[in-house]
Amino acid sequence: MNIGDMAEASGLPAKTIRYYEDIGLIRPHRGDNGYRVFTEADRQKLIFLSRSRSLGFSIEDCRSLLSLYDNRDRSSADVKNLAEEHLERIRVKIAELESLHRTLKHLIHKCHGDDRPECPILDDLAGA
Amino acid sequence: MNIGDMAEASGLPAKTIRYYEDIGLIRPHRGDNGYRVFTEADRQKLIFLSRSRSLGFSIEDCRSLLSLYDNRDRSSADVKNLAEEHLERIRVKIAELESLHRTLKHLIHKCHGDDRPECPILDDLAGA
DNA sequence: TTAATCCTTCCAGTGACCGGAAGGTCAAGC
DNA sequence: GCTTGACCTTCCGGTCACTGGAAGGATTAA
Repeated sequence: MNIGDMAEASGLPAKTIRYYEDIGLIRPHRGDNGYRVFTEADRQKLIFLSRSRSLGFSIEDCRSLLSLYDNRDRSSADVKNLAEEHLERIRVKIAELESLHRTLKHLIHKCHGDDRPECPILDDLAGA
Repeated sequence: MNIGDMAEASGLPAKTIRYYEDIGLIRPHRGDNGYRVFTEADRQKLIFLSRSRSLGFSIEDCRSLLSLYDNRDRSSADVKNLAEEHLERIRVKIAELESLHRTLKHLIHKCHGDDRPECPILDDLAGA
């Protein structure tokens, strides 16, 4: 399987697959023509990576998860810990965004939004 | 006022202030020694930028907001539009993160988190 | 044979900075 | 006057996770 087919099969752009090889997440071997040759195991890893990334895990998280995935002697506790740390980061981020949302909504509510220059939003940004 | 004092007064790192000059958000003039010299107007702009950034506006949003801030003939509607677009982006981002949060929480709940290798989190990531 | 499509590597850019190096300037103390 | 240390300058490289594009080799279909 060449990279184009692999891209289709995994849902990841070919560029991204090359990048994942660059940073050592996968190690496809090479044909005589220098082309990357992908196996079913490569496909499973790429799908694993695709799904992990889509859940917001960082590349380094993915590296750890992949190594746990490969390790038959793993403890599920290690996986759970990683996931819980990630969950907490998400929770914090949501809280930050909700605070921003409240502030901004409040400011927008106060602004008439007409053709006059007076604007409580700008006033607030200026620190008035 | 030199950049160090300005950094203290605005709450922005000196590095960031230089960067804002680089990309044309501010234009402090220079003393005979080549040092940047900041005025009260510069201070107000930097505080405006600091506050806008802390509300999550992008640099390009800040550029637009700053130009509206400087423009006596602005319409508050223009400001409100920018803010509303930003609010919507935040709303979408929160929804995405909440979806991630739910999915991840669900997965974590299913994982025993002990020293056995069986792990529903990895199973899910693998697409099982 | 030719053209189109694939593949390769390498370089540069994204956003919004941050760290650090090399070197000029300034104020204080001796 | 000299040194020391704190400040300032510019420039280069790194961050994260890719993405776009150029230059050139390989393969496939007509």
